[in-house]
Amino acid sequence: MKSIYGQCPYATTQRVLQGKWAIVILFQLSTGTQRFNELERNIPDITRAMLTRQLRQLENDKLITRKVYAEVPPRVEYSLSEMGEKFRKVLDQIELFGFEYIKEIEKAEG
Amino acid sequence: MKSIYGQCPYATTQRVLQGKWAIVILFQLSTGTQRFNELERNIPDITRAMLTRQLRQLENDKLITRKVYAEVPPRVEYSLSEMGEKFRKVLDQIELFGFEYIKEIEKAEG
DNA sequence: CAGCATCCCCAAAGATACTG
DNA sequence: CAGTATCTTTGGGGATGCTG
Repeated sequence: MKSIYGQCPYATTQRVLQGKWAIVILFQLSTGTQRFNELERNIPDITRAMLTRQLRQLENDKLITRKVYAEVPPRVEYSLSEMGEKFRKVLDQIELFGFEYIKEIEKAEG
Repeated sequence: MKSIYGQCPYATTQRVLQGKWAIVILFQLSTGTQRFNELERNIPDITRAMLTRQLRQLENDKLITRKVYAEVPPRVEYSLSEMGEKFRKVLDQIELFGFEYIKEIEKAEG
């Protein structure tokens, strides 16, 4: 069966970046492995339910890896998958662009 | 008044990339100025209404420029703004990532 | 040619409460 | 600690028809 993702790299990337927090989460994990609560603390304004859903989505899209440790209390670690690692260069450019954008917009808005 | 965009370059970029076609449209315009109908033809599956809305959104976010010529029949040209030009490097990395992603996913899916 | 106006619908996101 | 479950709300996006 043929892939559902199409052959356009732009449409494909747009699809996996859906969701209000995808890029932010990928950035967080690009700084290193994090546990659920760490992510929750590091991403202000995200709710627990949203964080869970977004993590599941990124996991399904093969961008992140979820590792569960059989301990009490439970420990679950999230990190970039091999595919997620390939996204680092995009993140780098997004960061540069984002800062430029913020600078210009704030200048324009006074 | 303070900017509504926050100071996180990742959240900011995520916001301006909202919408199903933002990245694709930015790519199209990165190849050169295009008229409305050209964009419509070059982006299969997008509806006229959606194209209009997405173009307005990108214009409001200062990523593209809309130029209207006082002619009959009407001519409207869209192109990357100065800010949109700064997005080219992101697009380049998105393209590389997208191709990698498609290649890997298709391999995995058989 | 290049739109806009409208209606409608559903998926995404928010809020809240509960749990192995 | 790391989630689920459920309900509600929002608004993005599809479809259609009209127009300067």
